[in-house]
Amino acid sequence: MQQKKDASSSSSFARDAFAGQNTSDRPPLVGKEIQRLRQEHQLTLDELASKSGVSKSILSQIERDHSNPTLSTIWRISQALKQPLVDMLSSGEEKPRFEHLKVNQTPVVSSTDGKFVLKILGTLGTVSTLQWYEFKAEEGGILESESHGSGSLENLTLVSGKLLVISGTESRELISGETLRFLTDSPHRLES
Amino acid sequence: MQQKKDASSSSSFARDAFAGQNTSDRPPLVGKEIQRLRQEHQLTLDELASKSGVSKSILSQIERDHSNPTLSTIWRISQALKQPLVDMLSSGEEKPRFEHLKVNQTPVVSSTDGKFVLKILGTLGTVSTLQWYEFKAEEGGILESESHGSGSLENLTLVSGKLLVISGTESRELISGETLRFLTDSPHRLES
DNA sequence: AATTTATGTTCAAAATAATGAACATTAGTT
DNA sequence: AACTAATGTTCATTATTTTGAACATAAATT
Repeated sequence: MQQKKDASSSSSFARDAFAGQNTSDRPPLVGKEIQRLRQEHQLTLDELASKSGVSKSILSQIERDHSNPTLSTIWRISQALKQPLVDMLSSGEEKPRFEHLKVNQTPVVSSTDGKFVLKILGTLGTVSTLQWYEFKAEEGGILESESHGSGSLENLTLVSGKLLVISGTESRELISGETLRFLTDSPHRLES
Repeated sequence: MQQKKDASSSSSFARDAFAGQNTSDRPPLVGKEIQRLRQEHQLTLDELASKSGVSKSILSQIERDHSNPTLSTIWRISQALKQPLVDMLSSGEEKPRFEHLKVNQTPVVSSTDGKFVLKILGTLGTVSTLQWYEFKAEEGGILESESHGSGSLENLTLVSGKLLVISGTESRELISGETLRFLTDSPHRLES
């Protein structure tokens, strides 16, 4: 009684070090994951139905991927199961057990004055667009960055030394061992 | 420093230092984000419609949050815009510009034999369930971990020394500067 | 200004997701 | 085994999403 439509072909994403991005050509199948979570919570279809406000008949169909749920339906289910919505969508993809990035495959970026060295350690393609870096700075080194796009943010852990982080009109001084999360949707700079 | 990132879809979600999780009480509004992405790609509704296979009329409605899109519809749009599906759903939440985690707020976990020290540096609650750690190990230290739940994986960057990672029936030997991503949906161990 | 072109919105019809009730199946009890 | 209770699936109906075409509006050209 229902049809799954194929998506038109689109593609070509930058292949990065960890090219583990979702490359499947159809929408994620959430059924198994929802069923697993429901059973983990020891809920029956009736119970989940009353908790989530979604009828048990459609729950049954969604779990068997016989229906193509609406955003609000998925959201209500995720709420009832106390599960972040995005996690339910990004699960169920095949992953290799190991992905090993060798030393010589690690890209290195240097600042113009040479006082900053930044290594792109890897990217996390499974859940979202996410990269992590190691950088080292000499005393007095300044790293200026453009905006990384709307909604982007940086999570910076300082292993040793001191660092001043400026984003927008605000700034913070970090000492060794501290972690700072800050928006990078506008130009920002690091001063060592 | 050795840094480890762990993307997990396990069900527990202790409120942590960076408690920035989605706590809103209604499904995410994807309209603005989709419109922003479309315009960023310099596409008209017609163009996005033909790229994605979704009719332009419903695109218009979704962008203004006048419709409650189907999972497959959102997915086809995300494909056309080359945007990970989950990013489109988790955007649109207000974020503070800075979140500063001080040294003395950093939880530390030690292994039973004291040869491993693991610091929970922070968690990324914005996109998914994600935490990152620093750990240090003496020669001969062994860290045994239980499964972190289905779908969880660990991203480990070795800053110095050598490390043997065992997950399931496979294992990998890491040297300084290398990064390894591996599944942690079953018991695993690190040997220094 | 008038005309064309491009872009976004609304409309009626078709497709399908969601509902509540009936049905089927399994598990537990007498 | 028969009966009952619990759980999951299918059915008919309703509500809503999605579509393609018509309409409206803004931008560009003559």
